[in-house]
Amino acid sequence: MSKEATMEVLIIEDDPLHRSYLHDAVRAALPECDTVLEAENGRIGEGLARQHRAAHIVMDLQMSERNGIEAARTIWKERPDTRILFWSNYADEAYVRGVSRIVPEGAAYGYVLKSASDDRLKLALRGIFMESQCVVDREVRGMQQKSLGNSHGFTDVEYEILIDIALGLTDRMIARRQNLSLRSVQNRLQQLYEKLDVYQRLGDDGDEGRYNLRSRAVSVAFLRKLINYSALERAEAELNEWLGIK
Amino acid sequence: MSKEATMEVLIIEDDPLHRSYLHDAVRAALPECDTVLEAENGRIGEGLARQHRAAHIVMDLQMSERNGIEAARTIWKERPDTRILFWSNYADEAYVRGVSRIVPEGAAYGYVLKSASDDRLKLALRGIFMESQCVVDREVRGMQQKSLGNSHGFTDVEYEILIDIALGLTDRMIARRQNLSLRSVQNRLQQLYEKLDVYQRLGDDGDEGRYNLRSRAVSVAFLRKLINYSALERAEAELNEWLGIK
DNA sequence: GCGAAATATGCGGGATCCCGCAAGACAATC
DNA sequence: GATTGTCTTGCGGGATCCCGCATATTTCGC
Repeated sequence: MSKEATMEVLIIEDDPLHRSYLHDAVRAALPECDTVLEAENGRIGEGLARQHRAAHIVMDLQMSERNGIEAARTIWKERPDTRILFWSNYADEAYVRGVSRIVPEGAAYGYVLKSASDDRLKLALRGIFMESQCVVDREVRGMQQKSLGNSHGFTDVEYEILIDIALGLTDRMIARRQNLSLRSVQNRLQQLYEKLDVYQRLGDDGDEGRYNLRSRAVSVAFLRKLINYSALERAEAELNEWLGIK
Repeated sequence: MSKEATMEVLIIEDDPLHRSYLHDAVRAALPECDTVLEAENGRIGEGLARQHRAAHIVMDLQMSERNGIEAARTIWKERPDTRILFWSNYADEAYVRGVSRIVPEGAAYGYVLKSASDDRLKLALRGIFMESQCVVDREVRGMQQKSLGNSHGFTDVEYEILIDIALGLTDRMIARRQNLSLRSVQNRLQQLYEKLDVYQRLGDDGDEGRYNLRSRAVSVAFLRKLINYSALERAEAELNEWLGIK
């Protein structure tokens, strides 16, 4: 084994076409890479990462068997210095937030959209794997700021309660889960409704367009991509875990 | 123009890789096809279909600008004999049901998963475009039967009320929309809760796992892929239209 | 330390939701 | 026609949700 330039890259990606495209891109961008592993979903990817002690991973977020965020979380839990490039179709706030929540202190990672050019992808590959940089696409970055800066975005508490009502919990249950009084939960809910611009227009004549605030909030959160299927899936798993512990 | 074998195929697909793969597949499967048009989202696809009077279309369902079901609906509304092959990643009940709802009487169409083999895709292309057959993948077919046969599936009324609570409407509003009494709406809701296996387990000790049935129903419907983002998006559009008319 | 602002909690009432009970409407079957 | 089954509607009550008002607690800047 020559001391210079030996490197292994693991690709975790649902779609065969995208997988082979990624494979080519990795080969082209990283001549020092001598082996490329491929996994077709998160579960298999986790296994391969563990088995090969993979240090360089590029993965999709939206996968059927086990989505990218779950896989990344367990991988990072075992080896926090793993470098991961997320290569996704979308910059939904749910994804961006999900990633931000799990990236370990000081880890090198990236978030590049599939719609990005070849060059952007290759630059990101080199930046993260060779230079330990963090490379985040502009579109994603914009979402991140809107998400964290609470100008128009949502604080973590608001987000958590949003998840809880999306899961269908009662106020009382949420209170217990978040260690709050019932009234506080309701307070936060109102806060949330306001930010989501959800309100019952009890029209002057008494029966204008009228929503169930709780359900409506979940609805617009979905439409605004604040939450999506995979976020819900993860939240459901966490809830069940908590219910088990309790 | 020779009287034999002149044919135009329109491809509507988000992803460049998939688009070019489709292009190749069409060329290979249909030598009688002399022109292939490409559109990168539903909106553009609709325009091209209208402009070229496209009779043969293959399209993705999940697209950003305007999803496949919406596009297909307007296309079929203008020319119901258009032959459309849906080529999708998923067989979510929401998609399958959405397609079944819009396919015109006696139209030739197909539903093939992206995970299918080259041969399956090519067979479907020839079957639909040349032989006017309906070609539906086995996995999708299974979903369709489960959906229509009410063994474990949902009737249309149940599905409609599910959509309505997913949109966040109140009982009263739903009643008005469906032309029902308030009590009937609540009846159907209970029917829905039962089928979704959603119930408040007011545990023996009084405070066991407890859900808000309405929100929880939406939640599990999402997790079971009875509804998904694009279904919600469509429903929201229809709701706004109705609100405008009213 | 000390106000100010944000957040958490309690109380209470009106609206909505969940649902058992029962009576009428309609269709299908015998 | 009688019966059975499904669907609809009304009534009523208990639980939950939505939210205004008031008080405590925490957080932050100075």
